Amino acid sequence: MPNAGSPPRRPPGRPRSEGARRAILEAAYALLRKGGIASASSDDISKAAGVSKATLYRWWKTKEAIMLDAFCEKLTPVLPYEAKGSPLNALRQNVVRGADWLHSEDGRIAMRLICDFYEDPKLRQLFLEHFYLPRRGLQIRLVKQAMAAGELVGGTDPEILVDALQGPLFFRFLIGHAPVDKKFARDLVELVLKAVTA
Amino acid sequence: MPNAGSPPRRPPGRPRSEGARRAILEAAYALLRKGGIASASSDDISKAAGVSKATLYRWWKTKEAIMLDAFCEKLTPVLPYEAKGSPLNALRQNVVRGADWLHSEDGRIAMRLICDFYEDPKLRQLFLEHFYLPRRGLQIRLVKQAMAAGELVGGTDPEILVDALQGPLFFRFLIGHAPVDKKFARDLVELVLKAVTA
Amino acid sequence: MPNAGSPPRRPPGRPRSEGARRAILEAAYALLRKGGIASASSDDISKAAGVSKATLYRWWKTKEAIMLDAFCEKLTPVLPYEAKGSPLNALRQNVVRGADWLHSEDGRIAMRLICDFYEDPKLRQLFLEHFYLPRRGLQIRLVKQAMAAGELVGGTDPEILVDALQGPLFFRFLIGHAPVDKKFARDLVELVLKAVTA
Amino acid sequence: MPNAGSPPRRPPGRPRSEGARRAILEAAYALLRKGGIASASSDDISKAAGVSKATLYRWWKTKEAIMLDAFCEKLTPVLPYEAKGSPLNALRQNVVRGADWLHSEDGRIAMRLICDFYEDPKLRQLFLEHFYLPRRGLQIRLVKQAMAAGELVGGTDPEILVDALQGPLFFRFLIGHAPVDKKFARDLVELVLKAVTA
DNA sequence: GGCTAAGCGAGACGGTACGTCCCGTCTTAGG
DNA sequence: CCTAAGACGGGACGTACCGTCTCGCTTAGCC
Repeated sequence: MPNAGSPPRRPPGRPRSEGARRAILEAAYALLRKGGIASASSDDISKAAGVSKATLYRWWKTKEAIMLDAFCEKLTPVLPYEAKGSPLNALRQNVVRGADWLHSEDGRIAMRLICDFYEDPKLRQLFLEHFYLPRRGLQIRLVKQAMAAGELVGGTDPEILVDALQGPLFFRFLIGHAPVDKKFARDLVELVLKAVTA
Repeated sequence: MPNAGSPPRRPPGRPRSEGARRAILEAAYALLRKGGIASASSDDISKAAGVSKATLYRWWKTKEAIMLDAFCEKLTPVLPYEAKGSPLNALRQNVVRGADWLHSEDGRIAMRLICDFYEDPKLRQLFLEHFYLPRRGLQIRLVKQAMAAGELVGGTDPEILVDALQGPLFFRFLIGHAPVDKKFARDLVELVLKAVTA
Repeated sequence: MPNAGSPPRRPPGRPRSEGARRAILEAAYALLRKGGIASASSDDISKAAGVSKATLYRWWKTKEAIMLDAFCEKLTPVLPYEAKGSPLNALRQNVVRGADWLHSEDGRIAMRLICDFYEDPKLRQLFLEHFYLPRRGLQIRLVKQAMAAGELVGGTDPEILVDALQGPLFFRFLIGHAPVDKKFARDLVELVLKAVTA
Repeated sequence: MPNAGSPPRRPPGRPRSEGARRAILEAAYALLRKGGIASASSDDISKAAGVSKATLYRWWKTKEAIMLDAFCEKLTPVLPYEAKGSPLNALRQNVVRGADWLHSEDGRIAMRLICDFYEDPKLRQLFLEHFYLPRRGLQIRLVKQAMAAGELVGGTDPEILVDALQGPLFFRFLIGHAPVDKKFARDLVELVLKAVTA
């Protein structure tokens, strides 16, 4: 029974250059921060990365896909949220910090990506999987912990609660009808939590 | 004191063609429905409208501005919300209908515009003024009526309440992590209103 | 009877820029002389001419077509060949000078164009009409004059005679098996004319 | 003292694959016939031959060199021209057949190669050595035989005579101003030979 | 009626980015 | 040392779109 488990067999041919991959994502991310998705052309990326344009399109379908990848690669990994105090407090903090994050460079870029992918289900899905869902998972967990700790009334749907806490921040930020500041975040948390605490 | 009261003085030169204006907005809106803002080029619009491209740019600064105008022109006017029952019920209905509207063609277009205007404060502002703020005003009014009727506890900030009700729908729709259906809308309303009713 | 002769009516729209046309041909010719057809990219031409690449391709189908046009435009017009002495002498001179011309810059370019157009019947035809045929016409005329003057025996087909005089130069130049110098030209003329003189 | 006189020493390492060589030339020739030198990319050749591109460039410097080699390999060897009758007749026949050959597939390819090698002295030289010169040698020999047989007047330079007979066919074929048919070939031969026969 | 002023259709223009193509080289693993 | 596979840098290609411009024509009010 030779070659049974056939371990990760290297494909034939010259292997993909890890250096090129990283240089591309590095360059793309730098350009992303500097001027956004639209202001960086594919030539710019290839030049900045010291890479042929063909190499770009060999591995990514569009410029946008590169940008998404670059963004995801660069993000700080999702850490099991550490906050002092109770799970409920952690949740509160998480929301308030979310308001800040939206104004950070990464926050702005993330929003830009969401907007850019509005018409592109594939990239939207990727964004979801690689960026949003892991972070949302954290929040869901916090909610569940708070429920388990008896800080939230039972029977609350975590999904809805998380959306209720997060959505309004996002909404204000994108529409722009009112500021997304700490006060708003705190007031919102207060309002919503009133509904799910005793 | 000549020309004092002389009311709306017609400017010299050939007057602007109302036909061209309408044809442009009509064509732009049709293209907007068909394929979105990006898939329609300015040439497409001018051709579809039977109008010179110069005429487009004489009256609008960018393609996007045309699209926004076309969208606003076509929208049903904001009517003083008529709903059966109490103001609170009207608010409930309004939110649930909002979830439907997001999936309508106009809803999708509106979202597209918001995304397209992410980096353009001017158009974003225009969109706000001509589209969102009037509709938001309605909701604010409903909240105030409900408060006046004693259906909501006093001291509630209508702005936050409206965002809490609307934001999550918008959020889900754009991120796409979960459906924006009637059930979600109703559950959300239930949750949020629990916080602001006795 | 209005609009009867309908003289050269200017077409609607912005007229083609003569300046751009000339700048393009000028630049193309310069590049042609400098490095040949292959070494000049369409970007090079457009940059050197201070013209958009779109303008290039609006008027010419391919880079090669531009080059051909540039070459034809630049050539000295075909003058009624003035040579001292008899028509036969003029013919002799014409052939000998042809050997020199082949080595000139224009000669080399012409040969390059012929080679480049080998697979392109359209451009080949254009080259024929705009470049070769007019010049060949001159030679044909010389032959006829010589015949009329009794310097060549009657019944000679001018077409064949011209090919017999010109072809071998061209042949040697392109194949490169032997030099195309004055001596060869003179010897060839001597040989061929022996057949058509008494 | 090992390896002393043992001359034809097989080099170390895996020997060159004859199969690959033949497959490449075979494939190249097929592509040459089908679409010419330009329409076949090096990838095409390697794919068609089932061979790695590296193998191509290990043995040939450029795509054109492969094509030339493929062409030469496929050509019928140069046979000591067998024709009925006198050497002069053989020469006549040779020219007339040359006109036909130009229109054959091999003829067209040969012309294509000449054009492609216009700017490449090295390949031009190779083409000369491997293709043209051997065939020209035959014609030179025929001329000399005819002279020896007294069919041509003495003192005729065979080089010039051959060019005079061949060049015009080539000329017409490449420029395309007139057909290269049997009649032309025969008329040309008649004309030229008139000069070198008594 | 002629004059001035501006809008209009047509479409060419400069500029910029796109994604594809091909060449000849390089990097693996395997024969 | 050769080969297959195929990624790589470089660079040209021709297309698409944007927003501007240049024409000649039209439509008005004013003299």
